[in-house]
Amino acid sequence: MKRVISGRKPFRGYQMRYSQYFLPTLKETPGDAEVISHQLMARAGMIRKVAAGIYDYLPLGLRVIRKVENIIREEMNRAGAIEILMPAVSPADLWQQSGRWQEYGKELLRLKDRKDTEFCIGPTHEEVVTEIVRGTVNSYRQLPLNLYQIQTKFRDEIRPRFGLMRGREFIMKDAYSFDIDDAAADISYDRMYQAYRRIFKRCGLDFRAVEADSGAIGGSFSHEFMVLAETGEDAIVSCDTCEYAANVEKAELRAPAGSAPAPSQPLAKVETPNLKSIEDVSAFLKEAPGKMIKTLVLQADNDEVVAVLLRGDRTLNEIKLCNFLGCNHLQLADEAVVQKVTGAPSGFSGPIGLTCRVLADQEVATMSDFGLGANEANYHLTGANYGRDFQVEAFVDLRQATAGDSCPRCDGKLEAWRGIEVGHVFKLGTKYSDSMHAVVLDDQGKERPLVMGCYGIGVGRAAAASIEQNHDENGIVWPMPLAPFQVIVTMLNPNDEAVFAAGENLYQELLEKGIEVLLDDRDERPGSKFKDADLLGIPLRVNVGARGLKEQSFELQERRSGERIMLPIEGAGAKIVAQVRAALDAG
RNA sequence: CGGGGAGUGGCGCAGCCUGGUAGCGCGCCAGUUUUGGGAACUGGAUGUCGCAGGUUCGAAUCCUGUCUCCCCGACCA
Repeated sequence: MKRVISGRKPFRGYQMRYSQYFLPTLKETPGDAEVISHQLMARAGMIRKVAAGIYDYLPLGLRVIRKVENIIREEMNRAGAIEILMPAVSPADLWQQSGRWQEYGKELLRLKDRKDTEFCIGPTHEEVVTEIVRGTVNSYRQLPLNLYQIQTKFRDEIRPRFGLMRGREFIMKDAYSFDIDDAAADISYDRMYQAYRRIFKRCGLDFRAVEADSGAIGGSFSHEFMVLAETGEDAIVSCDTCEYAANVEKAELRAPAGSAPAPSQPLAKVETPNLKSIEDVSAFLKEAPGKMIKTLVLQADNDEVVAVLLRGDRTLNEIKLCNFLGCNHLQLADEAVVQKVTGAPSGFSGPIGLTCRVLADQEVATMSDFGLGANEANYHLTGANYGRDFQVEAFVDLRQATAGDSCPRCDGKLEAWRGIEVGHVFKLGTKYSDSMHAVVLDDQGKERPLVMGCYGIGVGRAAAASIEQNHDENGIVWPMPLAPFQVIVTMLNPNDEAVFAAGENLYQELLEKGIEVLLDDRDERPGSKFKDADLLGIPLRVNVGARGLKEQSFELQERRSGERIMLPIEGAGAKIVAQVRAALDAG
């Protein structure tokens, strides 16, 4: 029966036999895959690239996506959210009402229908959901309401990369809450926050919920859910003693205690030929970068020019500066502007004699006798002191937090991590309900704008993040809750009748017991099958071979530990089921 | 969008400088021998060399244009 009859194999029911499944694995890593999750997803036959940032989900990939979706769905439902499905394409008209047709820029993929009416492919659905609610909810009695969907989004990213981690087309769960007032909205927000914690915990992810910058949208609050991984694109800090955690974009820093020691050195000019960076200058002066001040000249989007003083070894947090200045974007000033403001080429800027606003990071107030640029080509100054030698407009928290800084909430120290943003909860306020006139009557019969929140999870990104955290040199190591299959039954030699029969029996038994099992019935050498099984990352593998059968046993191998035990055929099914259940409950 | 690189069989690449038969490894198909960590041998199939134009007796190779993809910087789930 293993023979092919007229080019077609006999149909055998369930398509979970490897020989008949669609699972194209790759021995070699595709050249365009940078990060490990992308490489392994491609090699394991989970995804295939169709265009930049656009992927096919092959069966194995889809199974993982569905696992993530179902966990999300269960927890959203449990938290009282209600699933809907909005269209992928939405009319320009709605986006014009909110003002985002203009604001969104090139990331919004716009298109026209045959009548030349403008549409976009939804990158997010605040407008559409607000339109639903404003047309159907008129009374505070219908609140609170939380609607969510799991749907394909499109954002025409400038630079898609890292496979599913940052695609242009991607699957996202987005939820939107509607409440009568701020206090009620806070409750909705907190409910989502808790649901998110459960979701990522159940996915087996090591994550941190961090405070995030709420951006230009409004003064409300926001948390990001960050999966800890070296390859993460975000930098976050968390306190080693309290619960505080934040994106470095957001992380506040307390003003350091103490004031600057009294000046002890005179201001002196030193020739620093062609030395422009803090590194070069401090090496030349034999002075630590932390004893220097760097002066950054920046240009805001309103063309205002401002100079910022930072300790030499610190990094400017542009978002803090933007928030202080009330602008949206900043960039380093170009050479002409630097020349005009400082009277010298860039690389020699200092605060003395500047013709623009000068701000300083609060830390600068505790420093004395430092080095800085002389505003003259090829010269720096040493022994500079605030007050005596120059003034600034204000001391502000402007630098980026880093490992070792003091926690802004307690006496602990901050630790630094890299994170992958897999979820974001956001209190929106009334931005959309105001602009789109989504109102209800309160118990006084008075019209009130709905207070909204929005809550996103990147489904594919969560799957990719899981691989970033769970892999070894042989491939993926799925946590049980996300595994595309829970068990793989490997027939070492399917041409051996006893092996085939025993494998087949176990496969059927596990299927009947509700286990997601893949039967590797391919006529391949054992080595290839082991390599594939490791690559796919299926948590439990049962080796069915002649050697074991002699002892009336299978061999059970755990993917993560590699540990192998002999499993008597009698009762093997039940033992495997128990192990799968235990692993699911643990997550 | 700025800067850098690349498009040659399903995948990974060589060939290009110096124009003349399109090649290697993996994979695929057939057969034989194999069968507990990516088997060996034999035989076979598969390419508009990204696309368009130009130079030339002749272009994967030289020239022009164009598209796509990748990497480094500003956005986000």
